[in-house]
Amino acid sequence: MTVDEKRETNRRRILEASRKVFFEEGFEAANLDEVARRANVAKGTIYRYFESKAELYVAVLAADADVFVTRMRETLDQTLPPSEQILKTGRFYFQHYFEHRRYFRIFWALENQRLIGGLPADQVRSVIGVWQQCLQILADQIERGSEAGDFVACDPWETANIFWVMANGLIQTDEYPELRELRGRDLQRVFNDNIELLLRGLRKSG
Amino acid sequence: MTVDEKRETNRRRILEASRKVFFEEGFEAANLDEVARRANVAKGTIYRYFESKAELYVAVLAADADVFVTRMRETLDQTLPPSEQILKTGRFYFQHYFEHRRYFRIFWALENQRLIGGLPADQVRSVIGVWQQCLQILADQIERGSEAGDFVACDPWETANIFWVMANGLIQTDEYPELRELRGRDLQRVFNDNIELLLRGLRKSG
Amino acid sequence: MTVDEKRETNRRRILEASRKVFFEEGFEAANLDEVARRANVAKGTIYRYFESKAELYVAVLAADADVFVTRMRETLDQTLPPSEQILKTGRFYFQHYFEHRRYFRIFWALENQRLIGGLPADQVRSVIGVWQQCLQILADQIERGSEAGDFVACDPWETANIFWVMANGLIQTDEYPELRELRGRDLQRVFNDNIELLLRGLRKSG
Amino acid sequence: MTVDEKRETNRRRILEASRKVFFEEGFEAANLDEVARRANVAKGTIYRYFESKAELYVAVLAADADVFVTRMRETLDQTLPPSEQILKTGRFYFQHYFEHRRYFRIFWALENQRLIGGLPADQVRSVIGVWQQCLQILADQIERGSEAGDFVACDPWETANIFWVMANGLIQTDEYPELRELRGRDLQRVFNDNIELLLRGLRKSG
DNA sequence: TATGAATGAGGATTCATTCAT
DNA sequence: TATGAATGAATCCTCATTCAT
Repeated sequence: MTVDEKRETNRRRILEASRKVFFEEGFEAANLDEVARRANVAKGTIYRYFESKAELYVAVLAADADVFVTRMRETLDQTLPPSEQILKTGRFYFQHYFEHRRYFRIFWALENQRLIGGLPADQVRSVIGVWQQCLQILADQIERGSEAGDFVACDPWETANIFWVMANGLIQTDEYPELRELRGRDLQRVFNDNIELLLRGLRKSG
Repeated sequence: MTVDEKRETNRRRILEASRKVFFEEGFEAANLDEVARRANVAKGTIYRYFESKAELYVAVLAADADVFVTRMRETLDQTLPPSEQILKTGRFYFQHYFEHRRYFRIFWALENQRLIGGLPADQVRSVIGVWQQCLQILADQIERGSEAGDFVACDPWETANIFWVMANGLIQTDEYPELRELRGRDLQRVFNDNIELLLRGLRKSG
Repeated sequence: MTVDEKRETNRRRILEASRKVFFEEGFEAANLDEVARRANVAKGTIYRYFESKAELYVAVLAADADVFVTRMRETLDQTLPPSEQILKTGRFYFQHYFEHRRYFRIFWALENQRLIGGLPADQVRSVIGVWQQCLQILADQIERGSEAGDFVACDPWETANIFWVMANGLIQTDEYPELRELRGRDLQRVFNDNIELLLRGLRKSG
Repeated sequence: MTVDEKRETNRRRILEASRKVFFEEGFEAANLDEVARRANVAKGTIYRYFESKAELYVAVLAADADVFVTRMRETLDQTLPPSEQILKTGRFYFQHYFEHRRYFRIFWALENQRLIGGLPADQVRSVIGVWQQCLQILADQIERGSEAGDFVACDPWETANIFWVMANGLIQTDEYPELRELRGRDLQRVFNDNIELLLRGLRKSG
């Protein structure tokens, strides 16, 4: 293994381990000793790859972003009617959540103001950029639907936000047993019904 | 001022101060020294009112809950058609958020499993109970609409969850400047359009 | 109840309660909140009777001292042969320990140098005084035995110390389950055998 | 100095420092800041060697135990008559106390139930084990004396306890100036006279 | 005199970060 | 470059003592 490969391996192992730890404990409670242990590297080694705990956190958030956006874009099929396209994208999103549950927190993990405030702006921007691209994909479909006369006239970007917020909000509640119990319905079903409901609202009636 | 009044004042001051600190820092990062400083009491005094940081946190979450539910219930007017009723409740919710922005986190603050795990179950339940009551209010209206033939047949509780998740999801994104900027639309407008969109989806067309 | 009687009652209640707490927890770990609770007085009230935790501690130690010495002196019967007298006193000591187990710690509780260093000398002396009087009672009997020709010539005070240390040492080990188990013998029996052994050593043979 | 040597040095320094502090202050009052200061390490370093204050305490207690038992066993000389052997062991014990005065508290330091309750049973047992081995050495000699017809018939283990309690009781009183003054005799002399007295009690007369 | 609310110093423990090897 | 030992600042919580009522 070349030196560069070794570095890449280490970096990935640290990212992987810290993603799990950050996910399980939250930023503050996460412990770099634990990260080092799980990554099978020495604690000091972490600092040869990431400047600080905060930077590591953002790196975790950003790491799968490109992959995710690429995959989401791959769901696009301009031959599909917009509402079917939106359903398809929604299904991808939901399935991706189920398969990568613990890597998913990245989409609502920008909560620690203090943390972000102390980070280089470009790192923050790279995380925000993922949201933006996802929203744009949705907005484009909605706009296409409006132009095709399938959907009522609307602000596509605003409407994309609505879809996005709803999907993430539902998924988020699924993370907490108490809220899951409160919902008392199968997440997949609610997710689908929700998209249907929004689409029915969007479609021109008659 | 009587002793009881003094105690009440202190309790409120501590709750007030800790709400701000918890809000700004999150549970883990919140610092009880800071709470004491802002509440103008000694650190030890906090412990005369709350057993631990965690209990204080839940107290913050629960403090306005009853008031909130009561007010939300006061928006009910059985003479209004269901969809107008839902709009009215939605407006109340949004306005309440604007006026009590920082007391609002209670609705999405059940996140720390470790924290919750260490608390008396009845305290956790009292927080969950607020959600439940709010959802029930919504579900009742939706059911009324379905029975009246205004709305399509649906699972009222599930649909209430959708409204709820949407409202909270939108509000939540408003807390982060980066996400606010990403949205790029006035929150009130998106909120209203969102409810309209859902109602349009719910209503029987034709 | 007169004011003075009330004061006396309170004082006794506080002493009683703190004795238990000091006994169960040790000086450092003892908690005056607990003392106040058990004594059914307010915490502040303790300070109207005792200047500080340390003074309270010494007061506990000294409180039964006079009673104890008086009782021990009452075991004296100059018509008994010295060795029987010593046996009788030993039995009293042992029985008193069994009946007042938790008030007994006073005899080996002068351990906290720092505590004692910070106390008025006369209080310390009053505790020491109890030991002294007890030792003197023993020494007198031993001297009587020597003068009567029953015992070998010896330094009575030194020998009294030996009896004393033995009795207290045995009793002390009984306070700790681990040491009790290690001993593996009935305390009363060891206590008696011990005194017999010492007396046999003291007695002129032949 | 190798890393392992460094670690060993540090460990010893921490043990040394904490022994002094525990000895001077007692478990509760002992302060780990003070320990760190005296050991010339950072406070956090202590926790790299010992899990908690309580574990450190037990480590202090146990540290010299093996050495001590080994040395005590080295005093054994089966060619000596039992009573001389006991005298010799007694002298060793006394001398060892004088030379290692502050490492000696281990023999009567099992006092804090609360502390012990919170410790791994095997650690507690290792401390108890030292007592047991010491007692066994004594008991063996006493049994030998009984079998040789030098001593009266007795329960060797019980008698060993008597010797042991006496020696420790005497030494213990020497730690407190007030009790030393009360005794008013040279400890060494009392110690020797004490053993003689017990041996005289044990020996078959005539 | 009795109360008990308030105080705030004190101390054990954690853990991100540094740095000598 | 990788290590992991050492660091020490940070923070929750306790509790003896004070003092206004």
